[in-house]
Amino acid sequence: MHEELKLDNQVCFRLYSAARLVMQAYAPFLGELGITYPQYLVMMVLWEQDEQLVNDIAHRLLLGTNTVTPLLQRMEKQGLIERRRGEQDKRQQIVSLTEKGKEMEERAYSIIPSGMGQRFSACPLGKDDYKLLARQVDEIIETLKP
Amino acid sequence: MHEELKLDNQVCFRLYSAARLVMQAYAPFLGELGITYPQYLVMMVLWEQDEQLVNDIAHRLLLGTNTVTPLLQRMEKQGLIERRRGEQDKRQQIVSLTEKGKEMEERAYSIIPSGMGQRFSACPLGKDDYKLLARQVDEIIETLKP
DNA sequence: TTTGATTAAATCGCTTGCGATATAAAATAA
DNA sequence: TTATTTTATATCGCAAGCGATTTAATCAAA
Repeated sequence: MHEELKLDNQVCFRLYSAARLVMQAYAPFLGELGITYPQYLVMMVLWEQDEQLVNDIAHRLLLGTNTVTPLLQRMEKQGLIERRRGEQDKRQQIVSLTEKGKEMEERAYSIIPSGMGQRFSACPLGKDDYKLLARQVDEIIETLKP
Repeated sequence: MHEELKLDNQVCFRLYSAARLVMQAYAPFLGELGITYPQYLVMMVLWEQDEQLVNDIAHRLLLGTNTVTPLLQRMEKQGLIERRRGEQDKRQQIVSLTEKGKEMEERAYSIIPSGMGQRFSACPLGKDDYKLLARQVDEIIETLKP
């Protein structure tokens, strides 16, 4: 049995599991808002800066347009965003928040941070731990970013 | 703009991105073996201990049987594993490696660790960093594990 | 022993994620 | 200008993930 092939020695399996579990922890709160975690990511991108191109959003989330386009289509159907073609460059889709989408920010703010705080209250990691963790994971992301 | 809703302050987004990027980094090497990353996880579970139930595998990977069953069905079609009903308890499916599945371990050992080592050579994290990272991510997993 | 609850897997429907390809507009070259 | 290449999105097909439900076997209780 090769040590390198043991599940317990895999950083990737940890990241994969943790990412799924945190998304699952978000689910009930996002459910109140009627959105999924990837949709929440898109909303955060647009709350930071409204009116962005599909490519901008995809780049920010390290996703491809082949993932983001259908995501945006579903969000448009739900009335959270609108898309319109660029005027100078008709290839571009300009994605913007609807009123419903803008209003969701306050609701998200009142639900998510406190809810997730509760959920993480049992976690022994402190603020500095999270900062360090963030820096280290950022190194991995930077190393592998396309 | 609420600080708590900024993408850059989200540990979860980091984990989510890092997990996807590491899986993408695995892809070309796993492609040589003809398997995907989740299939690789199942193989690692079975290389550690052959003859396990669907539930055991699902539990080890923190997945549900609704995810694992179709995964195993695809792997069975590829001839990597076999499934047979338990003799005492006919509800159980006993999952075991085929010869092809067993032989893949050596090939994986010769391809994956070196290949991923290359891929990570540009990452400034050292062994101790990975250990610490692993411990911290484990805390998150333990906190949220169902 | 018959009934009701529990358990192990499987199935269904839907959203993601992604490689590969297509489409159409814009930019560049000839 | 016409042809070629590049760019921005979109589409397609398939593998995951997962909540909800189903099926079938086992267990527990009456």
